[in-house]
Amino acid sequence: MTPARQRYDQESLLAVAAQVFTERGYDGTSMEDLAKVTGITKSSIYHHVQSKEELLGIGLDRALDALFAVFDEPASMDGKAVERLRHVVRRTVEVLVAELPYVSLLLRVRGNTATEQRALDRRRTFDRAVRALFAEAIADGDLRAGLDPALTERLVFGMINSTVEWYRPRSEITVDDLVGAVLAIVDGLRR
Amino acid sequence: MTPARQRYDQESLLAVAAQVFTERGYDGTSMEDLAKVTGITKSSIYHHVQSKEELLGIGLDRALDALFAVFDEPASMDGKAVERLRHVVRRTVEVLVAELPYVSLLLRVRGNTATEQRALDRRRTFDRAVRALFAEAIADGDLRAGLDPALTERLVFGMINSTVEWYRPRSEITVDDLVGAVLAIVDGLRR
DNA sequence: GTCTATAAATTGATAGAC
DNA sequence: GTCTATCAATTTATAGAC
Repeated sequence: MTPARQRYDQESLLAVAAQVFTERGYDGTSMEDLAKVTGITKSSIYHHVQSKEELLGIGLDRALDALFAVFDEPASMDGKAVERLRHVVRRTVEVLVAELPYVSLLLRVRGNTATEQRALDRRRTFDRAVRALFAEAIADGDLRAGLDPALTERLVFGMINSTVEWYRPRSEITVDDLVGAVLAIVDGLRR
Repeated sequence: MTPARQRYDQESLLAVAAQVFTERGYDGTSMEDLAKVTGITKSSIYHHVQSKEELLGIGLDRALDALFAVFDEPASMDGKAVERLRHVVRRTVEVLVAELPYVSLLLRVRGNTATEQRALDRRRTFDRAVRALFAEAIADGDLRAGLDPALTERLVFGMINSTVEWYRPRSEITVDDLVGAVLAIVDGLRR
């Protein structure tokens, strides 16, 4: 029995595309590259998506939806700001790992097209919400006084986001190790 | 008197190219894009460089040379590891800002070509040197016990590197503000 | 859902004049 | 140092058959 050749739907195609886009960059990946990796032809790919840019757009939305969902969790809404912040940090790291290819894609987007611009806008909205949490936690006196909320948010989430560059699930480093290391640094900011 | 049109040499061309490569990505920038931005033709650009990839290579070397030079500074070689580490952190941030377009370029490279691979190799060498400093500072008992040197190095320098995404000189945030905020986080790791 | 064939535009790069 | 003209290869995308 010859092994049945992989057949794709939009979902499975997207999974491969996000991975390749992340490895070589979106602009550095041609539809021909994608055809080689998937083992189907360019034409077949166009059966599943209208354009290369649509493939990107779907991937970006997936990452953004997962990130925004963190704010809808109960622990993001109740309690002291510093605890809500710790929860958002923890869950952001977990979402980043769970949706690694899509979040990687998001973090590499430059705004070259309308699709990319839209994603950047949504991402800025997310950043603003996190920044408000930092501001509140500092105002509560639970983080060191004198910290700049905007600057601190950028550094802490820049740190978190940078993990897409090297972290891979099923390495010796578990997600909990990663969350722990990030929270250790955040907790260094407590008064 | 009509204003004399800009004339380029390799240096001034590189400055523009690094900027545009950073904004749109290397693969997302065509020679035609570069021609439009510089106001000269593609042919004229090829008078200054042999290829688009050479333009990238020169920019990457500029960033890497500046970063490695930090380790040759006296303060990187004398004293306790934790103090040498703080100096490398401070100076890396300063170099990053001083050579912002070139360092941005470096941090976006994916390894798609031999030129990019070479740059990634040099960058890994830099990371290893920093990691050794973290390990030494932890062994000295000057950073919290239990910190993983490799993980901590990745997070802290991921944080530093992420600043290329948003920091711009001559904003209200001075380089010293930025260095201060980064060192505040690093100092949160001291025992 | 996948294929072959092909179009239309863009891309990196060169030749040779001023 | 810059230009016009041009090329060969690649790129995104479509038409139509199986």
